[in-house]
Amino acid sequence: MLDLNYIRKHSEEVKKAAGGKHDHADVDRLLELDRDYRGVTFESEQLRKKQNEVSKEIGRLKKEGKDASTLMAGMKDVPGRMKEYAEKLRELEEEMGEILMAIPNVPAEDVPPGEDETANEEVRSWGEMRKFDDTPRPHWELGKALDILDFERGSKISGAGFPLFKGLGARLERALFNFMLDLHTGKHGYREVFPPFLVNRASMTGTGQLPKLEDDMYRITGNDLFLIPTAEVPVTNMHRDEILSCKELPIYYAAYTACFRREAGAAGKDTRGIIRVHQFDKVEMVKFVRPESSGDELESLLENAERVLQLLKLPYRVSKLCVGDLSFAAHKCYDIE
RNA sequence: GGAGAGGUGGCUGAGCGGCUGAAAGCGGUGGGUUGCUAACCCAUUGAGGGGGUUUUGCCCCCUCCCCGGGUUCGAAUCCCGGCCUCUCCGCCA
Repeated sequence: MLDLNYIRKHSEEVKKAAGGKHDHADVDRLLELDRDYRGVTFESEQLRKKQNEVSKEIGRLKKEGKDASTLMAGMKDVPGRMKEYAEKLRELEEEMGEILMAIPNVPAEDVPPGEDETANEEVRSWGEMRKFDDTPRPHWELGKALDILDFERGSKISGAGFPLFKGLGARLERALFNFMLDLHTGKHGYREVFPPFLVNRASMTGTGQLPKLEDDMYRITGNDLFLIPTAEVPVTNMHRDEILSCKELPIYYAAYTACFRREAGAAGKDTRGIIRVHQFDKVEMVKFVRPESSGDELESLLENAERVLQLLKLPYRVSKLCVGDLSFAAHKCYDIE
């Protein structure tokens, strides 16, 4: 969520970023509500001031043993009026909150324009795609043949999209996230954290998954907890509502977690095998940095991630997502595939 | 799940209807003293928001003692609900 103060100062760019794509992101309405809010705040504070003064006077009279009943009678209706102001402010706040949460982040200047992934910009590529003489078999067939991937039993235990790794498959999975964590903590300066896999509503809202993506989450009823769709959620929320001193920065975290996604409505597209599943393992990297260095920090984080693929000798290409492909909260985003 | 204790400024901790934005100590900052260090002495030191202004300095106001309600002219203080922490008991694939 963008800071209201930032929106006040940069309303034009925010409007441009919100343009069209997000129906509820009415920046003009927000600024209008903001003006009302400040007006009502001022009025209610004037009343509060009077209340404080008179109350003090009553206290003084009483201590001197004098009669304060006239003053007290005159204040009888003040609590009610304060409540009306509070109610009005709450209404304004609520509507402002809804608009604020619908306003997307402003893309960085170098984010390419464009509607969808076809406008993404390839930045670089690494390695050579391996050539095969015959048609290679897909991983789900290989996995089954080697008995290291068992989709049938995964489905029996949980349902489609919950792969079961067995033997060397399980070991490979474990080896991969171990390898990534060891690399990032040992060579790249990240601190390892192992966060909860279930988080509360405030955390999900803090990283922008809610309210938008509620239907894509696994939710625990009764406790109002959510299974994390990515370690980004618990790790970023470590410092929610905290003010970090710039002396402490930068902070680098790396975390392995299982990730859970309902992938609601995704059936039919890239759904075979382990490409798109409800539960998967991921090592996430999160940085808390000073704003002026954030561009460089993103580049070095990208390099750290690429290093994983280089050491595994997996060819890849890096592309910069265009405006239309950028996620709601993102300022700038790279894709490695 | 049951019983108890508790959540106050950067930290420890007092206050338990008006004199409290909050004692005291620690820490921080500035200064003093002292061969150095330590110690000591003096001063100063919370945050957010709104308004004003002779606009970088200053003035005024409001809010904040876990969160949300309530009682009251007035709440850190009393009442209700929630969240969290600690101790004991129970349960535990």
